[in-house]
Amino acid sequence: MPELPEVETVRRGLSSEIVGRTITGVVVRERRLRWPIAENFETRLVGKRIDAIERRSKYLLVRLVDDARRASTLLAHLGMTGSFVVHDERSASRTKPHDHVDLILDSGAIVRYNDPRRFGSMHVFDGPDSAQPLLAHLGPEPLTDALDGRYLFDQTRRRPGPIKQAIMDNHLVVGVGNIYANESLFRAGIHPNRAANRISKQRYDQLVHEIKAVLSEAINAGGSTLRDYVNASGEPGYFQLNYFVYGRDGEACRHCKSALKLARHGGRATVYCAKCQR
DNA sequence: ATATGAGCCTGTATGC
DNA sequence: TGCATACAGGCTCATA
Repeated sequence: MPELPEVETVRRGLSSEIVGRTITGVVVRERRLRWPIAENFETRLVGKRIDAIERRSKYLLVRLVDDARRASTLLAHLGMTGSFVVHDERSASRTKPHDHVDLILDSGAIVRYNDPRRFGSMHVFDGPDSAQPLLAHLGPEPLTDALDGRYLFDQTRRRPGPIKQAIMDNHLVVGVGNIYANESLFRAGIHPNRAANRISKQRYDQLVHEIKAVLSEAINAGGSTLRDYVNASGEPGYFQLNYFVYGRDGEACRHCKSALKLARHGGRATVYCAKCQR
């Protein structure tokens, strides 16, 4: 499932293919994504030039301009199973199941959105990002200075709930999905059940350090398989990473060899080492 | 303000 | 072999 590093990898991969290009056609085969694709979606995209592709949280923001230099944005989320793959005319001629949207560019490239579970979304909007309901209430980006130990410490003084759920709360900080929540807590030696308001400033410094480290490492790993991801296989890059805990319940802790435990937070699997994490 | 659970989906893995 | 069921989980919404 695309987490922040995968979305960033997709952004970088798409950038060279689409920035500066004009959208000459849009094909929508399935409108029922997380929210239905708006009726005027195609009209609002055709003829627009792609100025930039940015990322906010796990959203991709494709910045568009029309002939009169009016700005708009294509907002896309990959959900759990979404992917963008760049095709040429020949490879695009055969569609696969769940190929829901095509953006046809003046270069001849076809940017194809595929999403089996349809948890992803696509919107076009004008005006500032802050006016977008989906973007308005997002916490800071994890890889910027806006996230530090002081911030998390200050923001969790009235949160007696488990730290795992706190760092996965998009209002607090974005981009820490289940995989990276598990991994960063293990690396910081913090028990996922520990009350967020009972963690010291020092330990938050450590946790933030690990969050930034695991995300950065995953982006770097994704970068090495960037071409494959965007152009062909649709395989995310992070599969190469060696996880400490994620998906390893029952297996031996890589540090102390005791069996990793499985718990559940808000319906999501949590794997941790009861000995290394306190 | 914070926390919890339901619901959205389909591919894959497991159980009988 | 085939069918049924559980699970995966980011996100929003409704409810407590």
